[in-house]
Amino acid sequence: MSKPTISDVARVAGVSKTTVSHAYSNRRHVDPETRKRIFAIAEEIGYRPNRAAQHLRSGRTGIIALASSMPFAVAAGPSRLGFLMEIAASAAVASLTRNLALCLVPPLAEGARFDAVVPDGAILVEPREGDPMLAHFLSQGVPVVSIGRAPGRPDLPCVDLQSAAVTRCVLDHLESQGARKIGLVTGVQRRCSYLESEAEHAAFCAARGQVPVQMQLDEAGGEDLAEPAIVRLLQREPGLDALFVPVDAFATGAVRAAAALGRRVPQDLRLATRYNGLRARLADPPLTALDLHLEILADLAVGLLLTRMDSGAADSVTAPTAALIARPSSV
Amino acid sequence: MSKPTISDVARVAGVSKTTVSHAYSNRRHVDPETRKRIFAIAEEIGYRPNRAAQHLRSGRTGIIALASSMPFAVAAGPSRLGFLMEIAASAAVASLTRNLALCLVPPLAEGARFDAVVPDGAILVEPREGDPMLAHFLSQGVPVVSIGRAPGRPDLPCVDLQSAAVTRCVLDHLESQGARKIGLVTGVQRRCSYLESEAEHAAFCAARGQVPVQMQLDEAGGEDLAEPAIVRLLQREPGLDALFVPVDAFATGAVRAAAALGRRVPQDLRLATRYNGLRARLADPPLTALDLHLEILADLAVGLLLTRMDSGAADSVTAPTAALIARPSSV
DNA sequence: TCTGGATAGCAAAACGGTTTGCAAGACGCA
DNA sequence: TGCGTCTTGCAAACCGTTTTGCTATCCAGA
Repeated sequence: MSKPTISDVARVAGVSKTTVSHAYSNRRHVDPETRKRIFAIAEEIGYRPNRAAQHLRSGRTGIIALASSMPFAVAAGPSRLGFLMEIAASAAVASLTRNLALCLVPPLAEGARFDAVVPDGAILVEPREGDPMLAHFLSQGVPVVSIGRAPGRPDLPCVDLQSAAVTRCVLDHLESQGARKIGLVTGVQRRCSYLESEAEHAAFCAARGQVPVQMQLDEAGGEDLAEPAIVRLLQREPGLDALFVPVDAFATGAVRAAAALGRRVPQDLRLATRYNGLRARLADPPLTALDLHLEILADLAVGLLLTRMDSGAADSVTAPTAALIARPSSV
Repeated sequence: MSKPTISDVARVAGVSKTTVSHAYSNRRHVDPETRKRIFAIAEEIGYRPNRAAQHLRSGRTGIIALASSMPFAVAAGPSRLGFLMEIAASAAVASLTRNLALCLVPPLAEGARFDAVVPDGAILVEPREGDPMLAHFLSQGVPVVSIGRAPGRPDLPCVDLQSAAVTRCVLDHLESQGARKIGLVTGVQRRCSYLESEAEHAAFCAARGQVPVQMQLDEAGGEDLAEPAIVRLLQREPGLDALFVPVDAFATGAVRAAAALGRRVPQDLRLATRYNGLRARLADPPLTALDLHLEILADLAVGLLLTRMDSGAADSVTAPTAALIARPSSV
C-alpha cells in the first residue's frame, strides 16, 4: 500500500493524469464538474501531490532560506540572537501558512560550499556592505529580499526598516527628556541601519550647531567590549548627556559605563536602544527601546519574497512604524 | 546554458551515468582512478546533484525538522524562545555540516495539515505527554529523536537531559548554601524534565523526612502568572528557604515574589533555575543556573537522528553533564 | 581447462509529477 | 455549409537522479 499518486486519482476519476494536474494547478481550464469530482476522489483516497516530483519538473524546491551573515556563534553570544530568532520564529509560521518550508541557513564558513539547500528564495536579515551571504545567493540565481535595506544595492527589494525615521524618533524623545547633546554608538559592520542612523544623527546635530559624536564598535565584542570603550567616549566628550545605542549589547555596556563613572541614568545620562528584547527589558534601569513589530515584519518579508519569486520583481515595502517604548533609562 | 547534469559529467568522463552516480553514493564499488577523474570533471564543469531528482528517486528530502510543540508565540513571549532558538542555531550548523538542511517547524494549528515539509527526520525539543508534533511525525513515518526523553515513550531515541541528576545537583547546591527546606516550581505540561525533577525532589525531601512542596504553573503565563502564585506558595509554606524553578520566566517571577514579601535573596530565599539564558544572567540578583551545553546537545541530537535514519534504530545518548553556575541568587 | 568470484561498468526502468502538442466536439456567424 | 474559435481532454515527452539486472574481463584455485 504505497501512497496514492496522480495516476491513481486519474484512473478512479476516469480522466487522464493531465486533467488531474490541471485541476490542481489551474494552468488550463478544467470543467468545474470534472474538477469537483477529481478533488472529491483525491480527498477520498488520500492523495497528496508529491513535492519532489513537482520540484523536479518545475525546478522549485518549496524552501525559502532565512540567513544572516552574522555568525550564529556571535549572534548567540553577546548580541542579536534574540532579534534574529524572533524573526525566524515568525517567518517560520508565515512560510508554513504559505505552504513553504523555512530553512535556517547559518553563515558560510570561509570557502565552505553548501548545496544542502538551494532555496527558491532567501530572506537576508540586515545585510551589510559586501555581504557574503547576499553574494552567495545572488550567484546561485536565488531571488533575495532583505529585512533592512542592503547598502549599495538599492535595487534589492526589502522591507525598509526606516532607520532614519526610527533614529529621529529616538533623538526627539531624548531631547524631549532634557538631553542637550546626544551621542551615537553603532557597529563597525556597514549595515544600512547604522548608516542611516549615523546620517540622521549627523543632520540632527548639525541643525543644533553641534559636531556629532559617533562611535563604532565591533559587534562580536558585545557588552564587555562596549563598557570600557563607552567609558572613554564619555570622558573624552564630557558634554554628552544622552546616548542612542542601537545594538542592545552595547547599550547595556553603556549602562555599566555610566555606573563606572558614577553617572546616574537617566539624570546624568539618558540611554535608548533599538531592539526591544529581553536585554533591554531586563537591564537596570530598563532601557527605552522600540517595538519594531518583528512578527509583522517577518510576514511582510515572506510575502515580498513570494511576489519577487513569481513576478520576477517586487517593490520594497515599508515596515510598520516602530513604536517607542519609554522606560526609566531615559525618562 | 543550463546547469550541468549527471549526464554531462558522464559524457565528458566517458563513463555512464550509473558510474557517476555510484561514485557519489558509494553504493557500489567504483575504480578509485575513475572516481577521481569523475570528481575532477564535476568540479571543473560545476556539477551539483539536483536535490529534487535525488529526492524523487530515493525518497529522501535532505531536510530535517526541528520542532517544539510549544507555540512559538508563547515561546517567543514569556519564556523558552532563548532555549529553543539556541538549539536551533546550533542544530542548523550541525545539519549543514552534514549536508542537510534544517527546517524550523512551528507547531501545527489545530487540525492544520502541512505537506510543505516531509522531512527525513525530526528533532523534537522536550516533548510533552501526548505531544501532537510527535504524533504527527510518527504518523507520517518520519523517524524522530527528542532532546529530553519523551514521557511514556521509552523507546524513542533521545538525548537524555538527565533531569534527575541535574535536579540533584541543584538541590545539593542549595542545601550546601544553607537551605533547610527547598520547594520546586515546574510547569503544567508533562515534560520529562518536570517529571524527573519532581520525582528527584520528592526523594530528596523524603530522605530528610520532609513532605515535598511542589507547584505547577501554566507555561504560557510567564513571569506575570508566576509572581502572585509564588507569593501565595511562600505564604502558605513559610518554612521554605529555597526554590528550584527550572523555567526561567517563573524564576524571575519568584524573584519578584520574594521582593513583594520583603524576603531577601539569597539570605531568606535561595533561588536557582535551569536554563542559563539572558533571563537568568540579567536578573537582579543574577540567578544560579546550569550550563546545559546546548550546542553540544544539538550536535548530538543531529548525529543521533542520522544514525536513527539510516540504521533504523539508535540508542539514546546522554547529554554532557550540566555545569552549575553559582550566582548571587543562591550564594 | 574449467569453475567461481571478484571487479568494473553499462543500459534501461523507475520515481511522480508538469508541460506541450494535438484532436474532437460544440457553437456562433456569415 | 464552411470557417474559425472555444472548450475539454488525452498521450507522450520531460525533469535528473537512483537502482536493478546484466555483461565482460580478470584472476585464483582445482
